[in-house]
Amino acid sequence: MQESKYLKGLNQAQKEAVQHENGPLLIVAGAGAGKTKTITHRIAHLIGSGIPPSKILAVTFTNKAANEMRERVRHLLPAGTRMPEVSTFHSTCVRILREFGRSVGVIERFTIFNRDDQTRAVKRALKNAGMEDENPRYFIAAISREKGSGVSHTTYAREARALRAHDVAVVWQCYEEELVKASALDFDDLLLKTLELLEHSERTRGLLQNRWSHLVIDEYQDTNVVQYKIARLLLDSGRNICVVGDLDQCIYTWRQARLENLLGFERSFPGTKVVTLKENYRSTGTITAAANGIIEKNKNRIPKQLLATREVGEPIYLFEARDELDEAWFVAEKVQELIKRATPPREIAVLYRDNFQSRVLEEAFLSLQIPYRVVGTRFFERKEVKDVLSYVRASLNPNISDMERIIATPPRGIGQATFAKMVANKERELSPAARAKVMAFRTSLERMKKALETLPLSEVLRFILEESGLERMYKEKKDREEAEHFENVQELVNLSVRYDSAMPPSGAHSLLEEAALQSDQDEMRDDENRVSLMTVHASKGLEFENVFVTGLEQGLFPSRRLDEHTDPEEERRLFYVAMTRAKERLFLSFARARLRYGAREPAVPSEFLGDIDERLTAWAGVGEAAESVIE
DNA sequence: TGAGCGAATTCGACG
DNA sequence: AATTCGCTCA
Ligand SMILES: Nc1ncnc2c1ncn2[C@@H]1O[C@H](COP(=O)(O)OP(=O)(O)OP(=O)(O)O)[C@@H](O)[C@H]1O
Repeated sequence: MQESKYLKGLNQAQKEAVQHENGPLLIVAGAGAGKTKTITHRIAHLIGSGIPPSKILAVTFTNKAANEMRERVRHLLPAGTRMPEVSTFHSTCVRILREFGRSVGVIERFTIFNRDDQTRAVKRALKNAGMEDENPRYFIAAISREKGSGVSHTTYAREARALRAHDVAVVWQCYEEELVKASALDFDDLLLKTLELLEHSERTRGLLQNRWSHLVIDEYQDTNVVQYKIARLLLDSGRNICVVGDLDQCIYTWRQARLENLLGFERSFPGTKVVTLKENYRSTGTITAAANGIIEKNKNRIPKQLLATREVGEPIYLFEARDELDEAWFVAEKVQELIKRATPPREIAVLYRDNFQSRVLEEAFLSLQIPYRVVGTRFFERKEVKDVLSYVRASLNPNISDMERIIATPPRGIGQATFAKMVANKERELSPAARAKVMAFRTSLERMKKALETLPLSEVLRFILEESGLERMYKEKKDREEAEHFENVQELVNLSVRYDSAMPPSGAHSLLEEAALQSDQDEMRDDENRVSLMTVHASKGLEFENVFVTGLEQGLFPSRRLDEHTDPEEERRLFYVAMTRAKERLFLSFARARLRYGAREPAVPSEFLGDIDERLTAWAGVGEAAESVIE
């Protein structure tokens, strides 16, 4: 066989993986060893050797990682080649369910409940179960945990023994009824129902096995039991499954990720070819050595060392800040310095453990006018964005959940009592004044629906903003916050332009789907050259020349919250992931005090810092006296 | 009905 | 500290 162009730049083991022909393939490797590179080349190679792109399905867990993989594949293939399906497990499942869900009772136009819808539904469930005083979050967590472990509510109810478990079973049952009422699925259902479908319908299973001949799963260490079973059932007799993973990067056990999937792969798929990649090509020798030092402290792991291939590089820079403000300013100033030295902003990432930490960082970046973007799932969770989307959903398909949201936004003189009668179709009982208001609201929705069915999406959104009175509401109030809200709404309109060419109202459905799947709004836009701010979780699978890891304090990173459902060694793996995102420079910072719930609390440096060999580090400063030490 | 106020909650990561 | 919740009262 002639040497494929997709083998260029690969080492021997990587080539072996790319060229492996048929049967299960397992690629195990540490961070930065070229796993993603290898599978993207493998996908391109398969296509190059005649496998139709549509026969290949590549999935991973996060939006970010899926986008990264898709872009890398696109980059490798000749321009104009059809792309294989590269997406998240969840969005693949949505597609499957829309097409075949009927046989497990899922209608084609089902909606997806986001966190907010879910909370509302569980609150209603608690009410129906006569347990209004309970905290919905506990039940959401419990239900989600069970669903992620492949347990359905019937099985759970059957096996619930403990008193608390019995409560959960009752609430869960009511919650399921709420889902059915709304023709909705929650995120966990997307996977669970797909599994049920594949188990239950032989015909669909056959069709789907036939649809894809090659299955590729990245970040396999983070798959849960449901995903594992789905993968098994999607496999046809050719058994062309290729998975890639690193036990040390398993950071989703709190989402029921099972290391056993990776550990037991060879047992599950007899005849597996195993390829191990040992060299780290991403990071400098210093970063690689420090990462090794961190991860080897974990007891429950299979020993493995990253072999550095690159030069030693610069030391790891440490910074001790007075408080979180000081830390943010240090980071922002260093970033500014890097940019002055011709580093493209897109090659800089600032990572943190918890989302709330982004706030101070943003403020510092704003003051220094550094272009940045907060990468995350939060855009579609913003109240003002959800309001507009609720108008869209409610006019397409009137439902309680969305009506509840929009009925008083902006206020229109319809309160609880009127609303209750309105949804119960008891408008006759209303006073004439109230009835007129309800009528006006209904007419408004009708007009929006008309618009949705005829106009390009961005025009529809503009119309909705006007018709609903939202625009006037934002413009009347002029404080900084309202202005920001309005900006976000404008941003949503901008995003929607990309669906303008779709035949109405399918553009609206697409936008709602993107929102429901928590797609990253930045991926929906052209790439921009900005500094990325994101959580460590979101950064998995990505790489940057310069990485800042902030908030390295006991209780924050590692997080103080430990529960019986999470692996205690996971925080360390998370830090390992964070460090290994860096190619050239790694900056680690911590504050001596931090605001917690508005109160200033003293902070102790993270135990992780003490686990890094001092010879690999250099102090970039203490307190406000950051020095310029970058080589 | 909904403005206005005090109380409660937020700060666990993702889809 | 800032935002959201939820209750009271005009
Ligand atoms: N054989 C190689 N020669 C040179 N560079 C390589 C080689 N293999 C991979 N790389 C480079 O190493 C970097 C890391 O690769 P990749 O992102 O595929 O690693 P990974 O194993 O998926 O990492 P992680 O699991 O940490 O996300 C990339 O910049 C890639 O181009």
